[in-house]
Amino acid sequence: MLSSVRPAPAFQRLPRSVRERQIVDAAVAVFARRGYHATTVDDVADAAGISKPMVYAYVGTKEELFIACMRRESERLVQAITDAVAQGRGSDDRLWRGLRAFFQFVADYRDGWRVLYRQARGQETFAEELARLRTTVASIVADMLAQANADAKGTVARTDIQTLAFALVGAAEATAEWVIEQEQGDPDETATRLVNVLWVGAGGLMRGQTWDPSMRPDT
Amino acid sequence: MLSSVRPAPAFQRLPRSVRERQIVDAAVAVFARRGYHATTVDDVADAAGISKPMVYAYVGTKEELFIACMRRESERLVQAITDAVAQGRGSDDRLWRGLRAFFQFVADYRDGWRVLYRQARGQETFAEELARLRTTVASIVADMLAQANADAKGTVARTDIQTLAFALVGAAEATAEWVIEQEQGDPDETATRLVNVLWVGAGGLMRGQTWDPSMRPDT
Amino acid sequence: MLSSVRPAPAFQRLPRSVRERQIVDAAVAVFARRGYHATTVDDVADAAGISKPMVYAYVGTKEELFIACMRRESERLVQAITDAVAQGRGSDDRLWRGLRAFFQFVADYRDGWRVLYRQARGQETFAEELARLRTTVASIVADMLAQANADAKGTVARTDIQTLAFALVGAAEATAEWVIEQEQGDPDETATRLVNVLWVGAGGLMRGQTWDPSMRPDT
Amino acid sequence: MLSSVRPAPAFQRLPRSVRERQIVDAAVAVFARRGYHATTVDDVADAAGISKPMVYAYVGTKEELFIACMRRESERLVQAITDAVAQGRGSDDRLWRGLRAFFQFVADYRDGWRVLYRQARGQETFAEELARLRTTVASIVADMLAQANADAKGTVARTDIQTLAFALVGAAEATAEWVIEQEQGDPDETATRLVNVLWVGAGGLMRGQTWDPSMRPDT
DNA sequence: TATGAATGAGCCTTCATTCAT
DNA sequence: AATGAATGAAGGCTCATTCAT
Repeated sequence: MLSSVRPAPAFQRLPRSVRERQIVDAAVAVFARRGYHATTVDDVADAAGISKPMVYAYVGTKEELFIACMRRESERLVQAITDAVAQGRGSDDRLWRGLRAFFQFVADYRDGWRVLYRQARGQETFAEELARLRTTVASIVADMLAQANADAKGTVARTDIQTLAFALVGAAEATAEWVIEQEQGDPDETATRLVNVLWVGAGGLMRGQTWDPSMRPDT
Repeated sequence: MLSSVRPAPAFQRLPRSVRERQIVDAAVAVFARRGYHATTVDDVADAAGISKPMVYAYVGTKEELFIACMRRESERLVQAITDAVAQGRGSDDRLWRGLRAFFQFVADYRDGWRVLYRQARGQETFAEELARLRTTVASIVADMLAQANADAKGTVARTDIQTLAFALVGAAEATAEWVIEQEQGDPDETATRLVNVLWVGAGGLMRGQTWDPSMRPDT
Repeated sequence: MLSSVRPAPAFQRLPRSVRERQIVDAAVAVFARRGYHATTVDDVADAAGISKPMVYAYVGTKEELFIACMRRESERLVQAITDAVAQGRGSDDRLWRGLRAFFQFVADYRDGWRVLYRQARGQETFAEELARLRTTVASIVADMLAQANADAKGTVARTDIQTLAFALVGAAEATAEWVIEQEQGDPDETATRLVNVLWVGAGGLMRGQTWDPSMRPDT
Repeated sequence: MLSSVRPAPAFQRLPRSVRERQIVDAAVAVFARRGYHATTVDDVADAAGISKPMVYAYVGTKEELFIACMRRESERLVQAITDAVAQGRGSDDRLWRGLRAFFQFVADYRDGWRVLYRQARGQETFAEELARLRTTVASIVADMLAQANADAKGTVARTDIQTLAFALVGAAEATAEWVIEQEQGDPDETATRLVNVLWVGAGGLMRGQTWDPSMRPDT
């Protein structure tokens, strides 16, 4: 009758909010590593240290689980960028800060980034949710560019600015991937590099022109 | 008239290469529409108008089939870009021609593009194959940029050029998506727009500078 | 005022019998609406306004719960019929009263009827329990018929009477269903109709013979 | 390399129609024994000696499988009754033949009967399909009764006849169950018994009246 | 060569049931 | 007494893949 012979059942009783976070954390990690389809709901449950039914009880379907992941990471990303941009003075500074925050996010939450960037595409199901994110980010960028244009009394057309914004987002995404693969990359430096091209242009760069953070308004 | 006694067999006896092409054609179309996982080998067989075992006999596993698709479309794309670049004079012209060829490809072989861009990512399995493509394209771009740098006796570092190349590829990809979604987009115009940013920089643009095809060496 | 310091507990402390009744009431309703298998223990708990473990504490397993439902409704039904029959004078009157009580029960406790008639069949598990009910009812009927036979100094064999009783029960059940579906049906009338056939026979009916309640002994 | 060491794989290659029949046969048996819900698609596959996917390939969903069973057995039953009735002369003869065919069916295809009678009820899903059957059978009966009524220049109302038909069907069903349980019962005899009650009425029976097959028109 | 027939393996999802509080 | 939290166990369905013809 020695009740201690068998270890007490590991019935972890945790409040709802904590578990929910645990699950999404685990899911992001697993989805990032294995990909959406290769990931089993069981995998996620295991990673979260709970049983499968709990995943369903807390987050719902596999699809809903993935969307929860996307949403959380999107919010983090958008928040980070928004906050960073808000602290900038002058268009180029804001742009630089935004890009730096972006690369910082990619470095800090690599898994989240992978979920958003690699997984969400390709699964037609999540197109809508993803489009929302991309549009949000592109809008932030477009606003900055428009402001810069106005500041410089420039003449770039609104549609051109939008195209440009999407292109910039694409460039940033690709750079992020590249940076991850190379396992190098200080966010500051990477951001500077991109702003350089964008602001001065390759032509200028080659003629020896450069832009660097010290050129921002109040530095 | 003897030969008409037995009706021609219901199936087509076709040489290997033709069948293979048939199958890959069908596969690209189906993968593009439905996505890798949602696509059944049966779907592909049906689309190709043959029976499932044939798919296995000619191309192999579903995974191999997808890789075959990727490879063929990659080759097409790389070929198109390479050819276009070869005809250019001067760095900016070559860049512009390359981009134009790229956007042309996206417009002409939308399915192929979708397979490469949306499907191949996300399936961790194909990462390697995909990386190869991106690296190839980025190299072409990097070479052009390096040449331009040399021509201009510029001082841009080799690594910076590589980063820049990847960024440009990313920008082009994003622009392609954007253009597809907007259902607008003459390849010429799109290419010009991108070269503009790249060459002159946003800063320059806003100061009224521009670049256009007529500025190329021998136009 | 001390007692008001701690708010009353959110749950109702109720005596066992009341709770049990609550639960079975809810269960009958839910089983009738959704069917045995489609019904979740959670559904029942919700309908009863309590938590799931209570169901297990008070009534036990889902299976036991269903049996409890069957039993209660059976008892109600048998009681109703028994009481009705007891008040009759003469065989035909007793038969008529019994049938009327039966149709009345179906009208009044439609859910209970559905549980007994539609759900209990089909689930092999409850066959035994159900057989008990049918046998009980059939016996009552058989007794009445035997009495009638004796009264009339008839010569109908005992086995024939039993078969007849079962047939009558089946006829009543089918008629009940029919009546429910047609959403018509005064129990009095329906009972009369059935007694008519049973007593006079179709042959007689067609020759213009009839039976009606006024023909009972002491009306 | 003795290829006969391991028994040849039991890959039974059979034409579609045969397999389909095999499957439905097996399904009827299993559904009858275990009940709809307790039956696994795997159970059916095992019983049919094939693998589960075949069941899906040939018949579809579990639900569709059950419906297929219902339909086949319904058709058999209706056919049997219809044929039997067609050979009769005079209302009572036709009725008697119909009932006899019915009890014969129950005896011959006990499983089919169980599927139709016990399983189909209770599963709300199959209500529609089942209603169709019951209505068909009831109509046949009603037509016979109407004819009898006309022949006898009777005055029984049309609605009464319908109710009567349903009651008779119910009586037959219940009798069938009873007969099955008692493991007795020659169809001829059972049919005779029922016709007796129906034609002569219990009252008449007790007064010594009877009906028997020899009383039919051309016997 | 070409295919209809067949299957092993696995994943999502749902519940009845029980612990720990 | 009462419940929110947790899980073992299963079942339906699909699909990539292969055999036998």
